[in-house]
Amino acid sequence: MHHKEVTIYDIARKLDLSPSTISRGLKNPTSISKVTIKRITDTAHEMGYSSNAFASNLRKKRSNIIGVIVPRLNSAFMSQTIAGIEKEVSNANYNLIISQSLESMKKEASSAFAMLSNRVDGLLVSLAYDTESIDHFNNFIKRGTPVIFFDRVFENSKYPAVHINNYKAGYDVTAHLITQGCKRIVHLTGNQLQNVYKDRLKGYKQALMDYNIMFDERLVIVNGLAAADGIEAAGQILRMPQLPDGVFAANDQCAVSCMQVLKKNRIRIPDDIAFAGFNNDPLTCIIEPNLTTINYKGYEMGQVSAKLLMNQIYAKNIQIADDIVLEYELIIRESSVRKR
Amino acid sequence: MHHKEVTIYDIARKLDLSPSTISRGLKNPTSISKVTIKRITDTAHEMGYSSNAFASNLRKKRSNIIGVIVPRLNSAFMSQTIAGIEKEVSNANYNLIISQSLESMKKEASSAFAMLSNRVDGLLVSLAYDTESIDHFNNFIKRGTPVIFFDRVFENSKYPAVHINNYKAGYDVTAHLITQGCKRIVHLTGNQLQNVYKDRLKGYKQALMDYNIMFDERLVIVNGLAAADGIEAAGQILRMPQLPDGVFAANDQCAVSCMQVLKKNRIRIPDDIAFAGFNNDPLTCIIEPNLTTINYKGYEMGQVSAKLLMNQIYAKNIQIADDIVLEYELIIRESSVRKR
DNA sequence: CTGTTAGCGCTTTCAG
DNA sequence: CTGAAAGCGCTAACAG
Repeated sequence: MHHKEVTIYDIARKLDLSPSTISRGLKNPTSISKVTIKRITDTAHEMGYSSNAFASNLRKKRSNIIGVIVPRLNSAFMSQTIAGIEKEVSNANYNLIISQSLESMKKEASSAFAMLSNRVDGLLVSLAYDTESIDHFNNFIKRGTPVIFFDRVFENSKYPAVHINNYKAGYDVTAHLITQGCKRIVHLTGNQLQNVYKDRLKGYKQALMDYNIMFDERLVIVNGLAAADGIEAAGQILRMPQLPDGVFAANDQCAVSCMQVLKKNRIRIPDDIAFAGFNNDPLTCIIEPNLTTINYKGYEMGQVSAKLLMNQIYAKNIQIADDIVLEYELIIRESSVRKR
Repeated sequence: MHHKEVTIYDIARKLDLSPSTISRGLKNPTSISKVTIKRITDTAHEMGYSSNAFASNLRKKRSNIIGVIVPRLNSAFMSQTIAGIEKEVSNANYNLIISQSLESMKKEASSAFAMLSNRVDGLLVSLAYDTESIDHFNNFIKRGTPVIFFDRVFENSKYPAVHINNYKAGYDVTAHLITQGCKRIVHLTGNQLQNVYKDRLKGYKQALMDYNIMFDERLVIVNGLAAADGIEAAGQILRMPQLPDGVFAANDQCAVSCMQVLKKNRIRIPDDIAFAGFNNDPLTCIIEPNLTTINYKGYEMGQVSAKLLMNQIYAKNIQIADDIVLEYELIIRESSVRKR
């Protein structure tokens, strides 16, 4: 039961016009008489015509498709970002091909390969957990297809990137905890291959230094930052010979699950241990006490990245664009505010 | 700087073979000598060849692309679903085009149009808030492209659907609240155009009836089910001449924000008012007391829908497939458990 | 196991 | 304002 395609030739025959006229009438309504246009669109509609994007793309050598590769689709932050991207992209009449690397560089590379075959007009990437080389994007550059990183970016790459100043944010959070009286601050963080976690740690260290607090390596806990890791970290904290008086977690999920365990163990927050997270996940306003965090504007990051990409596509040649550094916001809530 | 495409012709010339041999060597390594295959793939690689999906698709009349249209990308449930879909689809070597209707039927239709032009091999749809007709999918049927609804489905349509039994789930939740001693149960629900909310309400009503509780229209609050709506609903509840002793919200987000306001107003949960939500959002385990809810397996729903779709694609003709009804699970937590 | 050939449906010069 | 003709890159008969 192969459906017979209705093509512009069919319309042309019916209207006794040439295919080129039909093509113009459908896509480029200048330099065609109003009357003809009307006849064409009407007939197209009534014949059930649907333009074939492959044929058009093949001929035009562009796809109107933007590719997106992210580590995971099912995180609060990423779904915000994707929503922002989709909004911008669809406004500009582009389509979106999305795939997730599941935190594996290998799958990231194979997704990139698929995107290349689909001749995306541009690519938006947030890197996988274990990505240590970005050679799998070289082919895009070779063909002149812009690639932009966002959030999880690659350091010193020639690709433009959209991100926040994680160093400064890490600094701000730590300094805030210190001014609340914390002296022994645990830092829960993730894979140090990734700029986002590495920079936050740097900021943490610098703040300690500026406030004359000795950096203690044993207070840095590196894990996967998932809910389960937060629970595990709570155990580690409880077993410490001397309890810390503050925790700065590199994401909210982990902070929240850690807090829950500590609370069950009669640790008072913020009095015994003050807490701060990162991302402004909806969870932060549910947990009691509400969690101090960094408002990381995912939706906006998506929009900004998409806009930048489309500018590059429009410019037709890859700009050595500067990185875009987005604003963030330290949101101070009860989990870190101590009465003096 | 137009990059010159490397085509199979270029490879053919270099290797003194025919284009068809190259094509076969690259895609269909049967009936080609091992040696030739190796030469072909090596040369392709070294010349920086990337197969052109448009050309291939145009010729083959299939795209290896699955389209997905959902109301919003940025919800915990949807991001789970999408992740499940992506997983299955990419396992089967399909690509994913995604767009969001932003709860508007108009945008849903225009997305469908774009998907049609891109000749997706199949379409997965969760309907927008105000979708009251699904004629915009007719063209897919006409061309023999399978369309499957999930979660927010259209009643009595000829399209197969993947969903849970919302009626029964609504019934179970309500019955549970009743057995905990609730007699005046508020139901927070959404647009009654949508099967998911309509059916949950039906289940609620039936449970009341079965337990000889009079249905009271004033206890049904219809709103957008967002966090803000939960806050608003809490206000309405507090202003009721007689306080209810139970709340069944059709989603967790709304339940949680409603609970928060009530708690601030010194309502004890579950003793004054018992609570139940819907979806098993991560929030449910953070709010205190933890929220009783229906575990709605988004990831699994995505996987199942994708598999069903790919089966239909594979079968090459649209099956009058039966709907798939997924299991759900009533998760009873403290918010609804009263000590006797 | 390999080659020849035709054509998928569209756009875009170029020429009226 | 409209038409003729060529070709984007690939695959699938068909023929050896």
